[in-house]
Amino acid sequence: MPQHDQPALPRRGAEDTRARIIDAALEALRNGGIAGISARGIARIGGFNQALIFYHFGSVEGLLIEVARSESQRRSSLYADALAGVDSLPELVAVARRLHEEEFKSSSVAALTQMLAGAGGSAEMARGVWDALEPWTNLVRETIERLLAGTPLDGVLPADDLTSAVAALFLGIELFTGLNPEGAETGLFTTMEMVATLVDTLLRAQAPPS
Amino acid sequence: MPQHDQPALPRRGAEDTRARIIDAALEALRNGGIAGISARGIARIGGFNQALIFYHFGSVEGLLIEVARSESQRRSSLYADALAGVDSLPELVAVARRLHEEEFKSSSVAALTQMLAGAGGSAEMARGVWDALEPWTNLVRETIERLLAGTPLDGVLPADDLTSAVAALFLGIELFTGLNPEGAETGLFTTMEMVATLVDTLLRAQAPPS
DNA sequence: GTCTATACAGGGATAGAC
DNA sequence: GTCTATCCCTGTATAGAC
Repeated sequence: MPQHDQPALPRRGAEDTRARIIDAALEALRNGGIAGISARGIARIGGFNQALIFYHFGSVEGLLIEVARSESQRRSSLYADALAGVDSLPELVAVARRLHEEEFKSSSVAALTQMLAGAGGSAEMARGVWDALEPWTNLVRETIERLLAGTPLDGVLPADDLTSAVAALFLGIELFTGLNPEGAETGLFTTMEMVATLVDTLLRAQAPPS
Repeated sequence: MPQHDQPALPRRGAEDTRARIIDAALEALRNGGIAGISARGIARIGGFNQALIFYHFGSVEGLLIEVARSESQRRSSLYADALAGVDSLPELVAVARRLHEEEFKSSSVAALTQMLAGAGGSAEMARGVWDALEPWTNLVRETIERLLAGTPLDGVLPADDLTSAVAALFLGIELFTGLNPEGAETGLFTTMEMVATLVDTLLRAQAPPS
């Protein structure tokens, strides 16, 4: 019965191919940005046939939405552990710095900003990227709610808006540092840590634990 | 001597045409984003011939860099007046809100973020957009330096990094609100105003004017 | 300085063989 | 599920008339 799979060899199932295509699209996004994206270019990078993209995802745009979803899941599980232990504002900034450095090295947030920019041209893609982003923003919101919980600001400052602000800042930094390769983004986080510590100290001084 | 210009009729000099092309490119950026940009599309919008783009700007990319430069100048003079009177953190946020609303209505920051994203795919464009952004970031830096001047934080917090953070936040907000049309960005600024007021109060309480 | 015409390349998408 | 071949459209860029 030779119809059994051969686990020793790299089997190429459908799911496997989908994953390869998504990886290649991500790489294409990193290299040439959303403006230069194309089915043929992605296929070239991944070493597979161009028609596969349409078979598996319907269109290039459909593929990109899948990329957004996949990346969001990966990012969520990566951030979930890191953010779980965060219990103060300075800690949040420190974690943000570490995540930024990791993700910057892998250009993965750069790919995300490219998709956000691409969403500007297509309503369907805007919805797709927005949905894909949800698990990640939820994670940020939970963390912020936890930080607020112990302070007199709880109930005063809406966690939703703070979440938007933090997410926007994080993405904006990526947009900026992507523009200027020699940009000293390390200084930025150092300064933000100082600000966070300052605010933290002032808040605690103002409202000691009752 | 009929070689004189006729000021009554809408004269179409070279500068005038350049301006029309730049306007059309901006509109194209707003409508379809950087991913959908093309010489033909821009020409369609502006109602002129496609070849003019290459005659005046050499390439579509060259045109976009000019667009960035032109927009930066416009934005600088717009912001210069608004920021001149800013003397406190809450005021800064209030001005930011007003500018955001104005620019959001005209989708002009959206066009900028599109170009920032486009810069990810081209080193030349990255440099062009970066240079074009300078007058604007300088303006933000001056304002921040002015705000720091009266406080004990002067010399402690680097104005450069705070400038980057403010600029990144502003652009990131645009990237986000562009994604979610019904997004309540008004709440975001209200919350940021509360935070600004809070920080402002704490700082003044901590270090009264000597 | 602006237009028409055109070359040429590249991309999206599908049909049909395997 | 993957490949080859192909259609047709769109885009960049230039030549040359006006």
